[in-house]
Amino acid sequence: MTRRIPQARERGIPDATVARLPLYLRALNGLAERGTATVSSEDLAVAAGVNSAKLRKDLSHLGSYGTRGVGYDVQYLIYQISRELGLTQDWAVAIVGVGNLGRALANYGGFVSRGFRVAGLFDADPGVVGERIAGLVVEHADGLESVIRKRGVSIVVIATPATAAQEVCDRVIAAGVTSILNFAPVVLTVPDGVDVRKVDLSIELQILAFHEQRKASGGPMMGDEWPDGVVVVSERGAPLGEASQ
Amino acid sequence: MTRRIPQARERGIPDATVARLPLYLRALNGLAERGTATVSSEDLAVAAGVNSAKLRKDLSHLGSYGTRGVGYDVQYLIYQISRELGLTQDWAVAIVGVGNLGRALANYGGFVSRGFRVAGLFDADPGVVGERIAGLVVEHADGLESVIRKRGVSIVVIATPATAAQEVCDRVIAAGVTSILNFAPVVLTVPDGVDVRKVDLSIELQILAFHEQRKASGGPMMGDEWPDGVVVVSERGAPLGEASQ
DNA sequence: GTGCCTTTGTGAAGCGATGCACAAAGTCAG
DNA sequence: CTGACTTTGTGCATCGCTTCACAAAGGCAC
Repeated sequence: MTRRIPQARERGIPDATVARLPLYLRALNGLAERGTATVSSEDLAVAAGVNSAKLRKDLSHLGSYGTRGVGYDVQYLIYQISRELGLTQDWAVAIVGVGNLGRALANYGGFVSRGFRVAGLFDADPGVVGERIAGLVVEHADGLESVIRKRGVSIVVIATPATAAQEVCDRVIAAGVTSILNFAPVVLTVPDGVDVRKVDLSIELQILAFHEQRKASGGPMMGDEWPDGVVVVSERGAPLGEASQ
Repeated sequence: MTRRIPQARERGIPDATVARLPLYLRALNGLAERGTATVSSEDLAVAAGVNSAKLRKDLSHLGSYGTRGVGYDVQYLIYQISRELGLTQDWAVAIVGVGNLGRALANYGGFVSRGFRVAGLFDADPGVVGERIAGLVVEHADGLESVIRKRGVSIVVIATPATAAQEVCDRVIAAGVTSILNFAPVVLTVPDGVDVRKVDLSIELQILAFHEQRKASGGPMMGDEWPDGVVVVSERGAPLGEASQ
């Protein structure tokens, strides 16, 4: 008989909590740099911009790492959160699509220091293939599958035009990838078990515009009628920086 | 006595709904391009990657724009959502910080076609000031306030290193800006009435790493002990592309 | 005009996240 | 060792969003 050891950190951390852990980690790193040894939930919450009760509840999902009357040991908590997020190991990342955005991503220094390593750059344009960016040579997208397998890539960043995104997505999934960060302005269709996160500048701006309009005028123009001469410009999809070069 | 006319579109659209409207808009534009005249909530929901009941409830917050038994008129719905999001007017956007990311953003073609117009590029580095990017000359950050006022900038994109972000934020708010899109990896402190939206590559990757780890091994290594030789690398904050040049 | 068929708009239940408030647990001074 | 003080961890009420399920509304064929 196998006795089940009831772990403090029972499986199933809420998504909302997971999304905030990187925030806490960043705040903790800032504190560590300034030499702070321990921090209360209240202070850490302020630094991370959240409610202190929420922070404590979030951390309680990882385990009981605080000391009552004192707070949390900064270094220890950094380690525990890093471990929970999987940052104590190395993740090989491939970037597909080397337009303006792909280049910016490839040059992103924050990658390396966080357990993420750019293991490949890919593009379908022969004019770009062979170019050297951030120490890597851009490879042709044909080799995607074999390189993913060979170099153990587990996270793929899609920075292609919208038209190519789904195909790239399908191919990398077929090659075994189950984590995708998508910058192309399309809704990717993926099988169960594959995680897709989306970053979309256009959507963020539109959300801001909505609120800005509310603040400025108390809402959009009243009345539901069509004004004359309305022309709705269609959105041709290319992510950040691919469109206008 | 002023009779209150009960508008179908009563103030207060849920945030979750607002965040999805751009998605619907994109799907509708795709349909319009293919010449589709009307669409059912079911079909549109599939195209946008959401549940059809959710879509109907979202749209019902804008008004009663569907026809039972038929669906929604594509063009009409495009117009209504655009109006609600404030895309029927022109928004002047300033980009502060012209590193790799700032350049990619400036070159982003999707801006113009959606009612967003880049009205200024700013940087504190004299080596960058004067450079011509996407048809605009980079201006020195000293002129931020006056340019914001003069050109009626209402949305500011912060793409500076983390260390400069809060100062830029304070200054543009003082100049009257109330909508900010922040790419710097810091929690910005702003007064009430100011909207900040955050885009953070590093956080997205960390969330993916968390799920990837779960899928791969059933969780982080068991046990809570500190392994020997743990070195936690601190995160020096620079957004996308500023760090490594 | 009548009746069938499709699809919307929404009441209501369900679910997860938030934030308050406090008991439990630990520190520290004397 | 004792007692005052600090701060965590969490039960609980609440809130907002999601999803189901269906009555109401409109189109269309005959």
